[in-house]
Amino acid sequence: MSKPNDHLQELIRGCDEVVPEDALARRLAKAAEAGRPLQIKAGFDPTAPDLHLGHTVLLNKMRAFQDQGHEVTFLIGDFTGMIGDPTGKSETRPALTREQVEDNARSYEAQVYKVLDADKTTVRFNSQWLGKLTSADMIQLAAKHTVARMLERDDFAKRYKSGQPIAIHEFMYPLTQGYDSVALKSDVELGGTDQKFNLLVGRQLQQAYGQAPQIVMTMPLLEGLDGVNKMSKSLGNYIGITEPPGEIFGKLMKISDELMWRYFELLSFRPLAEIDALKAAVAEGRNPRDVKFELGRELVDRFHGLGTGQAAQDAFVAQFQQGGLPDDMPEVALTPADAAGVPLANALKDAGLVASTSEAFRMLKQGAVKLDQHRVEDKSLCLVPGSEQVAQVGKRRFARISIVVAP
RNA sequence: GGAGGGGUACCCAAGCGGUCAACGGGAUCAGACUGUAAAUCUGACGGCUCAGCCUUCGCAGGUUCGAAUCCUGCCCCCUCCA
Repeated sequence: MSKPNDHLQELIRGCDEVVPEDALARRLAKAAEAGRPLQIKAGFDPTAPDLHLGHTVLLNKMRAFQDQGHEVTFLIGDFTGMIGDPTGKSETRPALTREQVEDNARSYEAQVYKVLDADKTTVRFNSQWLGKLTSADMIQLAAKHTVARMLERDDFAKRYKSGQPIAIHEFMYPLTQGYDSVALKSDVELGGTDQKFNLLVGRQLQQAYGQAPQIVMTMPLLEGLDGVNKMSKSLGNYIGITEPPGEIFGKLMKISDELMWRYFELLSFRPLAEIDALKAAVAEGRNPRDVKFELGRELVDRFHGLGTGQAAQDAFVAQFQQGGLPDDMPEVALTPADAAGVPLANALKDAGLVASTSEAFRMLKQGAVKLDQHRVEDKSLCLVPGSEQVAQVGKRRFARISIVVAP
């Protein structure tokens, strides 16, 4: 377990690529010999962060290095952020003010220390050194790289070939990001696979500035809950790290078995050997659901504190396996338009259980609606004034609806 | 600047004067089966005061008893030539 080789295995676990492939072992050995930790760097966008599990893949890797005693720099790319980076195809990003950058940095810290060890993390801003470069410095920096090499980057190559414009300053982004590595004297830079080119530029610049080139480690983009597309907010296939325990646990229960192992590899802190043991157990007949429970507990604990995972699991079992009601649900008080009360379809809509009364009628027709745990199919039903009941649509949508007595 | 192709519901994509709230597939939702897995089966998938009514097929007009389908103008996208 504590053999150097295991340490190395944990560090390259889940990585998409390590460049150069064999350098990490050598660099680790050398550092250990010299009694110094490695400098690990990962850069982040200065825009407002709202992190989901996909983002934590990278953070987990940073954490793995911290756990082995290395020094991690959480670098916020505020320099480019304050200029406004137009790289993303066509939409120009608005420039951020100093104040916004600082707000966002605080927001980052509130979230990332769920994963990172706060005591072992250094947060830095690249404006600190990039802002001090003179025009002459910048030109010198630019002199260290060639246009031909820039055009190796996929999106540059494509745009150049198809006659799409490439602004000169777009070349400055890889250069400045690479210069960050020089400024930090980083041994390892971590990033998503989409960052590979930029990370490699860092290697070249470090060499140009007389430093040993950093090792580049790219992490895959985590698949979302659908198991196909990358996890992203806009696709709605994500689990946000600030979501309530029940949500995180419940969403994890819905993923496929196949995806579960991927999540174990990239999201769990369990040693690989333990995960292999779980796989073996499932192969011999252990219910994969119970293994999924373990994943759920671990992740809920991580984002909500020790013990919350078990509580989430208990609630889940009570609600879905024993058919109970969730502990807390939205409470809605509705005011009827007349003495008859509120028509059920309208009540469901007003309680937010369905998007429209049309949907409510559909759900009723399909037998998806329950009042106080009893299926209701009578669409002309009215909830009478003074009544209170638990309404349910499908398996997951609940609300306690009370009808106000007209004055 | 010239020639052509196209804009249909969340996405892809049929339809080309009535039987179209609009074929089909995907996504999604619900029901059954389960482990809230996968696979499978069934159904739904514009709105509403829901056995009826109202508003949709890029936008605005027009022709017609009747248009997503025909005509006019406008906007946007793509391909080829210069």
